[in-house]
Amino acid sequence: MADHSQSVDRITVSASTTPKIKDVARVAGVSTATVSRALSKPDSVAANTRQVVLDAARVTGYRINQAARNLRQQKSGAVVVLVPNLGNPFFSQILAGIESTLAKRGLSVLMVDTKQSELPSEYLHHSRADGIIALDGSLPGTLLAEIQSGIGTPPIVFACEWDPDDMFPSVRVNNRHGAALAIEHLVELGHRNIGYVGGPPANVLTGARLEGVQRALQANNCAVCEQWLFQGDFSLQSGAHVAAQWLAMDNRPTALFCANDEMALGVISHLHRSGVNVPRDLSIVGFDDIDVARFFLPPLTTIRQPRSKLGTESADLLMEKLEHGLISDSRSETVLPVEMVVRQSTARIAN
Amino acid sequence: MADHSQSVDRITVSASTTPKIKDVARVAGVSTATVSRALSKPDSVAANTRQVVLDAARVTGYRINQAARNLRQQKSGAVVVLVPNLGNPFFSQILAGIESTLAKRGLSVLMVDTKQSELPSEYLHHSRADGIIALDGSLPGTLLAEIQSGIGTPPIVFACEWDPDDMFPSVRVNNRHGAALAIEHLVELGHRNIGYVGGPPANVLTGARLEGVQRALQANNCAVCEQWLFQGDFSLQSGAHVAAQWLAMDNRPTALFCANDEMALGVISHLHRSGVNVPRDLSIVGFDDIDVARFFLPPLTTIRQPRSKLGTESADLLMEKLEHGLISDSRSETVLPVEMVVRQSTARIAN
DNA sequence: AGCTTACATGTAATCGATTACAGTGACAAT
DNA sequence: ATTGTCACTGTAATCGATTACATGTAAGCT
Repeated sequence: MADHSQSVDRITVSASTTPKIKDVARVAGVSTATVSRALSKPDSVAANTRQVVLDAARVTGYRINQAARNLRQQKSGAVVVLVPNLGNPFFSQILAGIESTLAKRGLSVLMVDTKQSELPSEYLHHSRADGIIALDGSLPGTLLAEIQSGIGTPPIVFACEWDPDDMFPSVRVNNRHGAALAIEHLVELGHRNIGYVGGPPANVLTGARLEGVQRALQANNCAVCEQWLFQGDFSLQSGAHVAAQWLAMDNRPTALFCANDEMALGVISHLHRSGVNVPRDLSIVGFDDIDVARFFLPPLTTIRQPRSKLGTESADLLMEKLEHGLISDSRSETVLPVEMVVRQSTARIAN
Repeated sequence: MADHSQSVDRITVSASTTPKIKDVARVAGVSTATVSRALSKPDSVAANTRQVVLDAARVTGYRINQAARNLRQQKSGAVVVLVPNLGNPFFSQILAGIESTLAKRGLSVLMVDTKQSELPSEYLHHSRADGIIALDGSLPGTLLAEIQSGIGTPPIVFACEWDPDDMFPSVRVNNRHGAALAIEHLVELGHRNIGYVGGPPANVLTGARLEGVQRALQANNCAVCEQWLFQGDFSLQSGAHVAAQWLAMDNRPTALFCANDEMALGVISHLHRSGVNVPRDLSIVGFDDIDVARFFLPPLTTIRQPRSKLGTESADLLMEKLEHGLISDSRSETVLPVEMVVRQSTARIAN
């Protein structure tokens, strides 16, 4: 009887369907429970059994069915990353940091573009994601409220940006300090008429950096001229647009601090075509230190943000939450240092 | 009896656990089958029943358990995207294109960095991914063999790059043609000593573009000088490194075609610091037309690649495969057009 | 020997949806 | 009145793993 069923099994195993744990069990001559244990908790089975199972898994070409595991274990093995704009290269290093950290722990990365896709609210279920990393500080309030209610919703961690009410754990840099460094650098070079090019007004980074600018200007007894507060959208184009505005002004600032590098490059580029030389005629400081900054002409003076680290740290923070259920207070708002990188887009003020 | 169980139900529903389809069924007073149908095939239930179910789903705050659905339906609702280097901004537009297209169809995007993560072979199972989009032409042969065997493995589509044997469907640009355009442009400007800066030698793009270069040079009776074939790695740094080599040469080419924009910018940047002016002393053509190309100083002459379209088309191609099981021959190798963008990093040869 | 303990393994329940199949009632055709 | 059809809905099997619990067995101890 046993022999007969075995010969039948041989045939079953070689069928064209993908092998299940049952097939492995049959080939190994053990129960499915043992196979499961041998594969996921190797120490809990005898050494020789383990070997037999591993061999059986190999010959059958067994691969686990994630959906079944996920259903049983009530988790998804995935983390959703909410990116404001996937097309924006600024995020790529952060994403790389997140991916590498999560991959090490066997978690996969679900990428969602919050500007393109309508409602990522389907992702707010433990069967979809074990956790969320948001690079977008402008998520719909309803979404955040739902996450906070915390029933069945995965925990969230912000990276780079943060939520308006600042209620969730986050990893970011000291934006005010970075902005202040930029202003102080310009003041040291003799500038007193300093403008600021922000991103979208609603953006938290725009605001935080503006605060830093205003404080530093006041601390140095510089005027804070409303007219010199430009509005961009973090794009190269918007930088060029600001440059055009600057050209059209009567009383121009002698230096500009841009809330990101791309806008800074846009400004320089546009001005150059109009015969205005940076840094001779205008000093420019950026923010981020993207790759191209040090290769630009002139190389860009900027505030360096550790992008890769923002990614790895936020992923680590989320892992802590996932594994320990809680995040230690000391880490729940991680602030990474920025660094002033002086290059050649800033110069001592003329005459 | 029925009354009693109902009052118990009220309590059950308000318990802290996340609501299941069973809870919705109870509240709506129908079976779970009807709830399932009302939610996913609305036409198959009576209008009023549907309404009752929808209301019940709303009040209970029901959200579907994807793992359960995936297990039953034998699919994952996700597509894996294999990126050679997530940190490389070149891919961001392509990724955005992929994401937006897939999101429209309700598919989610699993991002994997093939350089960082060891074995994405766990992803080769229908329970993990319904399909694969590879931006990396250098995947391990074993992996490709497995995908081709096609038992239980999701279908794959290449974008931008392609596999060495070119056996899988792909979306790409006409790289040889693009390279030829670059060379012809330089020849028209009077250049006859033209160099080529490639990426990693094993890369398919490096090879394809080199072919285009060689053919075009021959067609124009230009020497193909071994010494003028530089090797980079697609990074800004490697471009700078090539510039240093160029500076050290005895017989320099008067123009360089770089296999991507970043290397081109690296070359220009490094040369500028050494007092060599582009385009006066050397003409440079790039490839890709990344965002910063037109803002660089000088603005970069380059071959534009429709990056976003590469993403959307490859996603569409995969969807066709997923929905129809096959890909029409006409699409299985989609070639998108490139476009010559003449800016100011190229000039008529001196004297 | 008899008893306890620890370890290895098997049996069967379980996760939460989908869906094949069966059943019901209304209505039209005969 | 009988039968067939159609539109809905319910019952229960199913997807493929994990794991609580039961069982068996050998070693250790008195």
